[in-house]
Amino acid sequence: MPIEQTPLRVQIADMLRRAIITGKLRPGAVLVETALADQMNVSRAPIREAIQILENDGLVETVAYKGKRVKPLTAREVEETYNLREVFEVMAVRRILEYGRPVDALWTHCRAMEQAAAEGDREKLTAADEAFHRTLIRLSDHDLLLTLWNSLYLRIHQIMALRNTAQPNLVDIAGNHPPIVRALEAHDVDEAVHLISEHTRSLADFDPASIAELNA
Amino acid sequence: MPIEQTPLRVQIADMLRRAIITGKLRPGAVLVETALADQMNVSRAPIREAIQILENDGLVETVAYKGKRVKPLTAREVEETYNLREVFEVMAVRRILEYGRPVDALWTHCRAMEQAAAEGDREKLTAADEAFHRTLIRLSDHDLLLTLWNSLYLRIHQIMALRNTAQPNLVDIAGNHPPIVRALEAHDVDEAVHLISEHTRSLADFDPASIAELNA
DNA sequence: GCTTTGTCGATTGTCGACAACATACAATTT
DNA sequence: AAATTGTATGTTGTCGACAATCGACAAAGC
Repeated sequence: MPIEQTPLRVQIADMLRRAIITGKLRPGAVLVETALADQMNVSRAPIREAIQILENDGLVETVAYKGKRVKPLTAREVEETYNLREVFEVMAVRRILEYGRPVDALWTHCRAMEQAAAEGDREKLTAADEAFHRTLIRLSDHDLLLTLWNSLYLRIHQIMALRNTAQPNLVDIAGNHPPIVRALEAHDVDEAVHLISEHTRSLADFDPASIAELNA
Repeated sequence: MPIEQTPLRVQIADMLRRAIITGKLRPGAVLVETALADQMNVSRAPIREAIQILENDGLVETVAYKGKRVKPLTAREVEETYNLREVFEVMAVRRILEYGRPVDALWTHCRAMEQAAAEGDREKLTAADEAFHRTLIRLSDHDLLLTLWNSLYLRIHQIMALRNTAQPNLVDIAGNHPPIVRALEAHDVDEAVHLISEHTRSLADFDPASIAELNA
């Protein structure tokens, strides 16, 4: 069994990415290579490459010779992100039904959500929710779609961490998913598309003030 | 008026990208940093960063400590690429009609295609075709969609350069587009979606042999 | 003969130092 | 006082050198 052997840039990118999508590094926060290099006891090279990875994730932006910062989130970007997510998930649903893919795997995540809701564990429910939707995309058997969805979901993760709107009831969230699976099992395209559409849209509400950049 | 001042990595990335999407660097071709650095008279740093940019474009892949190469194209990837392109363009058409965006700009590219077809200039027609579709996406007023479409179209450009199937008649290609614009002007959603769907699908045929990796 | 071990060449990964650039602010000039 | 110029500082951009890793092949031991 080979031992884990990841380049520094990947480890650093993972660290920074987590900090961004959990809201610890807020939009607008500046990333200074030398400071990060000192802080992590590595040279600037892997830091630069890590930041470039995050740039490709769309989480960081660079201005030549001026600086790098966590990409500010505009209301428009948030809207477009959820918008595309809906299109992606609808596409997945259509493909799943078109190719008659089994959807049993989704029930596992539904049960996990119900359990998390019963325990009042929001974090666990969020994780199960993400797993449910990622599985939905996976079942559509479209690698490129999965890649783009993953990239998109990074930003969604970030948005969810930043918004301060009243979060919906845990039980409600958990309850939203089983009907989708049932519609899939019934091969009801219109109903499944309608439900997944409604579902993703219901998540798209947010408070513009909460995503305003705080740091210069 | 400020003069253009682009970092080396961007210039290098542009050069390599062009070489890849025009087929001069075929899938499977290995990219050696030191060799490229010598060849371009720069150090390895900007070469590395340029390659990382191409990696984000999905045109190059890296295996740690082993090498970097132009990403091999599988039949599946080609299919998924065209598949997503269709979804993107359908989405754009729906948005254009939903928000009642003017589509005059599309006629310009239609005329350019007709002229190119009359002149028998395939390159010019291809450029006009790309402009037509990019304009279509632009008109849908969705920045994120445009970004993803651009990224996707890089691969489409590459695929078109590599495939050796008999290319359709120039006049036919030019003739395919005006009906789409007319359907948009008539606000006929179903017809417009149907036409754009058909159109993108008709481009998706390819010869698997032509995209096989030639270099080790 | 087969396995194991060592060595070699090629490539990427990382490092520290220096150069280029942009901004802000002080100094100078008018 | 206003405009211009110079300068200082902080940041990214680029460089050359060294370290780590991989794959393959040769060498040694059983």
